[in-house]
Amino acid sequence: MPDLIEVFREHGYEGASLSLIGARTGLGKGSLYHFFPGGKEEMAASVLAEIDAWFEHRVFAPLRGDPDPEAAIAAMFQATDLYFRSGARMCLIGIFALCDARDRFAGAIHGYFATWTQTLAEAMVRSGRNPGEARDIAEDIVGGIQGALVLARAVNDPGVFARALRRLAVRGGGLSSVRHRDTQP
Amino acid sequence: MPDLIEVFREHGYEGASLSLIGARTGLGKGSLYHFFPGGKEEMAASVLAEIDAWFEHRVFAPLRGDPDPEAAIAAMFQATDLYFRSGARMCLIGIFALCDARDRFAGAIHGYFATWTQTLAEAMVRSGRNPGEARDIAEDIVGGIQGALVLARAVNDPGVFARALRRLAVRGGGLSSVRHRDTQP
DNA sequence: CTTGTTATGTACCGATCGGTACAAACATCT
DNA sequence: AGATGTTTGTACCGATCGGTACATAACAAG
Repeated sequence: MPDLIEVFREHGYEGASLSLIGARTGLGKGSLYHFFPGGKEEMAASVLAEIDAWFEHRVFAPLRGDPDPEAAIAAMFQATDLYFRSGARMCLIGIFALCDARDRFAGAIHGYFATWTQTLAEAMVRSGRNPGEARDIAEDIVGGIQGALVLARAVNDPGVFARALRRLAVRGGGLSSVRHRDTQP
Repeated sequence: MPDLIEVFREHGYEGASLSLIGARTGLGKGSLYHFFPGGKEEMAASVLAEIDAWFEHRVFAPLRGDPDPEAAIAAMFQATDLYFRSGARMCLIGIFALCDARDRFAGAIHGYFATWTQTLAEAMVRSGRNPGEARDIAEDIVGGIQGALVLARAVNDPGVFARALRRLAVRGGGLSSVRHRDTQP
């Protein structure tokens, strides 16, 4: 249901009315409630699960499992840029976090951001940083991505996101494996 | 109308129903529409104007006018920490930017973030940085503040905001005048 | 074709939305 | 006191909200 995700992403939880969802997906209420007997809340939950699965597969798992942590971090920045369409796409979970659904989906929201920050910090520890510094940088990066998305949207300039991502990648060491700098003496 | 601001801050534009506003402010519809004939939209606009005035007075003007740019930047971080209650308070304009009111108040939202970024960058230029670097750092700081607010709310830990603000202050040189480091040889 | 299951459109429900109308209450001033 | 102007409460409006009921349409299996 990519359409379903996009409706929630563009209008938030409260703003995504059933009529909007129906118009966007081409499904009537009958179909909608056939696939999601739990109504709007189940639709949003399924969307959140889908997003979580994407990040789990493309970001979190590599950060945890890749034997080369720096490569995994570089891949994370690439995946992030791709997912958010270089700043043209908003973060649905961030939207849910501050707007309308923060209580309803508190668990999923917390899990998403906590997992991201933690797996990133752990990857940094594995690549040689001390734990305290790693947590700081991880928070800086995950928060920086969210803030760049907000800023890019607010001033209507995706370039803000691109620049932020580049800065954050340098800071996280994720560009080193791309630039092949550290491998040179 | 501090209550009015808080209702919008906690529920967003769409979420702040007239019944919620009435309950929070203690005013009935009669009074509400007496003071704001333009209805909800005028209420939100007045709230945005109030916030803009606060930042203009406490942040933007000092950044522009203070003969000591580094002191102004340090004061900015202090004011920011105070305004957002060390991460316990959300940024209403950020909420409006991504959730429900981004089109309706696009001008005010854009102005807020653009002014903040620009005046901060200019202060940095005045304190000796080159313009390109100044813009980068300014975007980093303003975006970082927004992101830290999102993250702090999402994981329900105001400490995230405190740590982020400290990092950003160091990065922006705003702590130098506090620590009295640069004045020593 | 018949049958059983899955999918869909439509009509409806009570609740709430933002907004309007207006008369009673209140204050203010001569 | 009386007259004037400002604040309030309340009843109401049409529209839309999320959700339910149910009859029908589409379809696969036999």
